[in-house]
Amino acid sequence: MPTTQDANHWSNAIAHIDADCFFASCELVRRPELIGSPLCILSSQDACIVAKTYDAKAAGIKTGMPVWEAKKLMPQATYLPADFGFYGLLSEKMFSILRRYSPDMEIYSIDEGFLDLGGTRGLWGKSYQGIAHDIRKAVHREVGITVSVGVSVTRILAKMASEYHKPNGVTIVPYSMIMQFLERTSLSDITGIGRNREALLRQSDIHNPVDFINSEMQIIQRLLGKAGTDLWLELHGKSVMGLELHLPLPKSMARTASMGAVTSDRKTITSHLTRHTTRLATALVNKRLLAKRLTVFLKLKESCSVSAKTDFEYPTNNYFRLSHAVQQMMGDLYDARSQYRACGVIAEKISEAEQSMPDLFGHMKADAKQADLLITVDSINKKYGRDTLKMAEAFSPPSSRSNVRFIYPTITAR
DNA sequence: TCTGGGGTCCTAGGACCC
DNA sequence: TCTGGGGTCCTAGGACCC
Repeated sequence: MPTTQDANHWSNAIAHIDADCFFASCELVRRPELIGSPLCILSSQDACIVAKTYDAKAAGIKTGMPVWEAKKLMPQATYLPADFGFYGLLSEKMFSILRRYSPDMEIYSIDEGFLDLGGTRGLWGKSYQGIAHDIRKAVHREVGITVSVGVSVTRILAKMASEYHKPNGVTIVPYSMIMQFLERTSLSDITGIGRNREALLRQSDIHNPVDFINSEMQIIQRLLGKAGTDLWLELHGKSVMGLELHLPLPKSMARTASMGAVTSDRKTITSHLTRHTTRLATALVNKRLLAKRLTVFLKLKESCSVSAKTDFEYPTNNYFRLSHAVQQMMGDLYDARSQYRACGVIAEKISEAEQSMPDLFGHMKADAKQADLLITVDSINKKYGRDTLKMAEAFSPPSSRSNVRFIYPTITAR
């Protein structure tokens, strides 16, 4: 595959670093005895597969697949619940290594990131190929997991390149090799082309990335809008999707889950919502964020949903304020004749707590006090196990050890 | 066999204004 | 009564990603 170092278009290079089956690899770091046998990581309610090793993948297990189906395919595999706290620690370690290779880094997700290598090659006195291998080796040595690295002139090409030699591979696509590279890829390899867009393109006789870039940009614009023209430019080697170098404020934060079985019971639904509201408030407090809007949604059996929203007078992360709004909205939405399968709460219009003006009536002070309460509860739960302390009405997931509850506005202990 | 829980961005269309 | 043109803001929903 293209690995030649050439060309002077090469002054702006973007690297994409992607950990190989990250969650599974993390587990293998602390359970080396499992190395060599297939491993699947389960979602929070042990409902579906969120990650798997390559041998499990080869057996046909896919991310998102229900657990029972995976077990049918591979009864001998090991199935472990996800431990996102642990994965987060290894993730931080990985990014601290990546940052050595460029100050301009974007953390794209827990297991992948971009580096702007423009200008750093001179610094390192190495080819991009050499730098990519250095990164790969350093992460392996210091974190114990393998990553794949792609380097090219745009973000999309770098990401496609890292995917090309997986696992533990390096792929360099200089400007002059873009066409040869794209000839070896398919439409679905393009980040941003999902099932629907692929079908739409095929209807217009665009069947692969080469067809895609050889089409008129106006045609792509008509079919896919701005998303399409951005991809078209990026695949032509023209960088239009820059790196996000500082963490932006989240636009929204959600806590949602299916309820296991379909239910019409108001109390059951309320208990789930209470749990989500607690988790959401805790997340907001921990990240020192406030929300001005709160949305509640109930998903019906027939995969449609109803929702309601509340705008607060001022941004808040006060659990009791949030909870009160949730209760009201629940009252508006709930219909005893309907059957519900999932629910959730979403915080929107998010701002930073530090930057909000303390208001004349001391609301902020009151909010700060209850924030301390949530932080305390959260740290106790981290130390002694999930749901050691929880709101009295809150739903307990099956795996929860909680048997002590607290009544608003107090808290229960185990 | 609809099976998880997060997120983001874009677009069309309605409401409203001059 | 319908006739013009221009603009903004907001929202719901689609599409995609990890």
